[in-house]
Amino acid sequence: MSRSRPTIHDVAREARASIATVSRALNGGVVSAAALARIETAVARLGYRRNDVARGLVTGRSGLVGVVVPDLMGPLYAQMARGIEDVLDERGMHAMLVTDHLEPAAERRAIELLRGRQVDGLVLIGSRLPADALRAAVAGTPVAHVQRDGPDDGDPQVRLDDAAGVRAAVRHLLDAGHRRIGHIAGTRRDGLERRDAYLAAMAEAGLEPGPVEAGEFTEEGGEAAAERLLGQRDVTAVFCASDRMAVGLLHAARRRGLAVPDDVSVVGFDDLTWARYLHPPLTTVRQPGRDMGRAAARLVLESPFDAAVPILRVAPTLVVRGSSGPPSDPHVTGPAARAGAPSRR
Amino acid sequence: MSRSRPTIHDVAREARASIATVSRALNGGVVSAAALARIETAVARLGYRRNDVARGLVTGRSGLVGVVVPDLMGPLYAQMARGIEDVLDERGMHAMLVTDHLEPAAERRAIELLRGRQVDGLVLIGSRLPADALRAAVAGTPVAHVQRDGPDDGDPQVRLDDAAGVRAAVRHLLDAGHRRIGHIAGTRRDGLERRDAYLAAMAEAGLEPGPVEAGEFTEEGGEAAAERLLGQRDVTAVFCASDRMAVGLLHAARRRGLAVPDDVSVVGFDDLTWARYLHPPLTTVRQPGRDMGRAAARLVLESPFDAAVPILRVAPTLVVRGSSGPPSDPHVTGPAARAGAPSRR
DNA sequence: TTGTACGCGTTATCAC
DNA sequence: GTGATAACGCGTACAA
Repeated sequence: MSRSRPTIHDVAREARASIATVSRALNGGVVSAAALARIETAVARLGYRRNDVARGLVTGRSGLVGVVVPDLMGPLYAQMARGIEDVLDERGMHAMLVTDHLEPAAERRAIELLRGRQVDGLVLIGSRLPADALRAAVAGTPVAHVQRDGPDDGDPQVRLDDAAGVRAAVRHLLDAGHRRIGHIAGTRRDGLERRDAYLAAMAEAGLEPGPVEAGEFTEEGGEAAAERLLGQRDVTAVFCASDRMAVGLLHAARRRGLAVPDDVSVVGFDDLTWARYLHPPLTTVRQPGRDMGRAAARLVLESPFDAAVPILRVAPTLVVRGSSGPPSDPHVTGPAARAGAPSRR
Repeated sequence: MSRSRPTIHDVAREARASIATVSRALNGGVVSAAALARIETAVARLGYRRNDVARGLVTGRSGLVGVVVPDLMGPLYAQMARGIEDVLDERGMHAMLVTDHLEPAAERRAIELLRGRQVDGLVLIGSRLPADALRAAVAGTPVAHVQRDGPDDGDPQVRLDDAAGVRAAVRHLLDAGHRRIGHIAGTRRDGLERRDAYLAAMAEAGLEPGPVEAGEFTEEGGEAAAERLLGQRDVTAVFCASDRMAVGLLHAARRRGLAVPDDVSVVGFDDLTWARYLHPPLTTVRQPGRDMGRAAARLVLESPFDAAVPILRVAPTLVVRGSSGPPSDPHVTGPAARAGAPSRR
């Protein structure tokens, strides 16, 4: 009874047609109405389902784009994956996700696996592979990066406009009246870019940069950095390179009896899903993960056409919530004192 | 220059061997050392990579198990996916994830897609498909469920021991001295099971069940239910069917000026990654997502062998943190008053 | 130990 | 409009 899965041959026999006709019928080719009807009933009766593996073998395309993502646990990566799905869906394609848990070796294996499956393209999120290793691994398969952690080569890439986000965050703090603003920096590429942007923003405002402490992109990393930072005098606000670090900072502040935002304002980065549910709700820079995923998917699928859009910057938006406010003892008398900073547009 | 991908033929020619020999060499068959060496260098020179699609066509297996997951955003689902990966890795297999965003229609499409890719098995997380629709959709492919939302049929399944988790949570509250314990219930299957377990646990302690309010499994759902619940007098503790709902409750409590845990103790369910970073850190029932994923993966792969393990219960653990404590104005004088409740083991 | 030849399920190219 | 039939890239009898 448990015959193996019906093939196109079975359908052909059942419908008294040739496999060629069945194939045409299934793919919207020219078929007589009578034949089409017979084939459709045969398909229904047999429960036939096309074998996409065999199909892929002959067409040379799989309808799959491989996505290698650091891990599934982060809401941001999930959003990016969702964005990729969005545009793939429109084209009747699908994503195949593989995780690399931030290990370059695993990333290589992931790419190998995906290429073995004949994916039509590759979206690499936060890739750490050096340019040459990457080029060898993908060997011709179209690639698009999202927030690449390694150095750039010519591959198309979508990145957050980290600098713009940082500027918005720092300006928000300046506008509130803060003058002594610390920074908790991340050690990955985007963390460093954010740190540099922070330094630039402070310089632009004619201010000394506040203390900067670096750490892992985690709650613990943020907490450890915060311990070192909060010891410093005068700091009335801290800008963190990620929400997870900001959570660590919140903890450290609470332990020291510092009220947020009254004693110290906190601004994060990413706007992870739970940022709004913290206490106080976190002011942060929202990273539009889904949009970034969408953009990346479009880049892979269209990379042959326009060869010259290597890097696409998407704009973040500042989300002001309860963790930031005016300093309780401002060193200057208020926002009015902040002249000279050029107002955009 | 950009010749298409090298095939096994190319390797054979380059190594002056037949494709059969190359195939054997690649799959660990018996090959002379000399031939093996030539083949290996040829593979390296050409950058040959086996075409798993073609391979799957002839072997009849794909080395893939399809996983359909409600969404990627939830840390719990991510943990389950990770668990599945764990056991697949050991066997040199891989997971192919597809999301259904909680829509049964999308779930069906996801299963179709996966079956078209010749997956060797299917792990369905939180499936809502009716038994017959499911049976038709999978059509012979081995299936294992995780926390199935629809009714059971004979398919192997791993579920949390929801009742045990609820019992632990309620006992924790009883031990702390609470007598009037409310419940915020979820409307999905596991939500209802938890509600029933809550009612049973209260009855077992000889207590009237407290007020019960149901809502969506979200922060908003929890908040709305909490608004209704916190109006009731005497409630000194609330057990929530999920952490997300507990967050809503925390918000509602704060808005009403209720201190947690002093005015009201809160216990959640799931132990999502950020539960410990809430303020106060959330006491909750940890759902071992990764273990559940592992168990499910083993079930799919071994389902032909032991046909009679349809439902596997995994035990949750209570994680006590800051959101629960003794009532400020207990109706009884303390834990000592709680006699009669049987102590486990 | 090695090579030949067939088949896996499908699409595409022809004739008809 | 329809039906043979040759690929697609690989595994695996079977023969050598």
